Amino acid sequence: MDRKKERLNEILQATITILSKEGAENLSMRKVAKLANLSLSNLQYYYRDKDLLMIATVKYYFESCQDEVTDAVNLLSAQSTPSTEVLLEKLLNMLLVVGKSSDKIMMFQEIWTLSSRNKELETAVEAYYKNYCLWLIGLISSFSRDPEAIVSLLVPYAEGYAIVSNVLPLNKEKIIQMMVGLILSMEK
Amino acid sequence: MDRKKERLNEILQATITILSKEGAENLSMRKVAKLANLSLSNLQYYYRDKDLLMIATVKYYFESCQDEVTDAVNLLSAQSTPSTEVLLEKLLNMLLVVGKSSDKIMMFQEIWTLSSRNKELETAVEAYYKNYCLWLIGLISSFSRDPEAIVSLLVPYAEGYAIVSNVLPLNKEKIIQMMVGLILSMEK
DNA sequence: ACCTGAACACCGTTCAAGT
DNA sequence: ACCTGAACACCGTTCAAGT
Repeated sequence: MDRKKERLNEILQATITILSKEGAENLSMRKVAKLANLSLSNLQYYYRDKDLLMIATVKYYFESCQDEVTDAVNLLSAQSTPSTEVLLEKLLNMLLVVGKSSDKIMMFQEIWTLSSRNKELETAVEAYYKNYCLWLIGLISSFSRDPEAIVSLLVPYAEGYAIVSNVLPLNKEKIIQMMVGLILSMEK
Repeated sequence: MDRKKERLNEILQATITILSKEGAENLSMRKVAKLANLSLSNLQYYYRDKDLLMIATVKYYFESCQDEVTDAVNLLSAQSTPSTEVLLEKLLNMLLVVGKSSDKIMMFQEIWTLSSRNKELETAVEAYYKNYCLWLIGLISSFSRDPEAIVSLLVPYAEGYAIVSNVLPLNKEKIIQMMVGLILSMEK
């Protein structure tokens, strides 16, 4: 039974590797099988078809992302409680990732697209984001009266920023400045 | 030569139809050829490979989107110049589209993902968004001192909203209220 | 329960050939 | 310039069979 868990992990890791390097379009059951050292048919014994493999992979991937968010949030709150302004700046610097720079953004891109065609994936993606919002609300409630409004501003903004950051008239520094100003103005 | 233009349009329309209904993952050269009434090899005469077909399709699709944006903006500015607040509300209602509701969002989703793997598509996407930002700056400059800041806020927000709208703690109405308040506060 | 290999219909791309 | 059809390697899925 431990061996089986290992096998499954190997398969999901192999899938993530191919997905982030080559995209969903170039991912095949045969490639995954090869990278994970199984025969095609044996891979299909564990995951009956490609859809099921994708669903399992996305869930597995999200779990690791959850851990990362938790760590980052803990790191932020652990720091010797700076001013609200400094904390907001750090948070924004964390959230506003320039698109295409990281494997992570590539993975999310692939996952979004896949989820728009698959109901079960869509549910998994929504569950992840809802949890992510809750984390943020918890963090922000330490300094704000209306964390839900701030989260409703920050989360979509960060997602969109990853996509269109390189066409915006303002650079990242100025944008963070603006966003901090806006959020602080909400508290009055 | 007119006949050729027609042929190309048929091909690109067929590609858009399949792309928005079934996704890039289920789009094949053979399906496009069938829907556009050509043989596979003849389709490949017009578009040597799938990549070139996708690039041409995205450019063609963006042109029609440009026209739509232009029309919408004209419609907004034509209306008997209301207060800044009302105009902002209308603009936000236009920009904040709930994800998965429209073929358009599905198309953009597919295009984003494809463009992250293809340099030429990426360039086309950037050109489209840059132009889109310019339109918005033009519109917003009629009532704001700092249209570039507002565009840098609105454009990413609208893109991200299409993705995560259904997990946000605030509903659309409250979000629009919040965004209008924020933008108005920028003018002081 | 875990694993194999052959077979099927489909895919993108190449190529030699026709008009 | 426009179009055809065969061939190639690859794909997801099914299935009958082994341990």
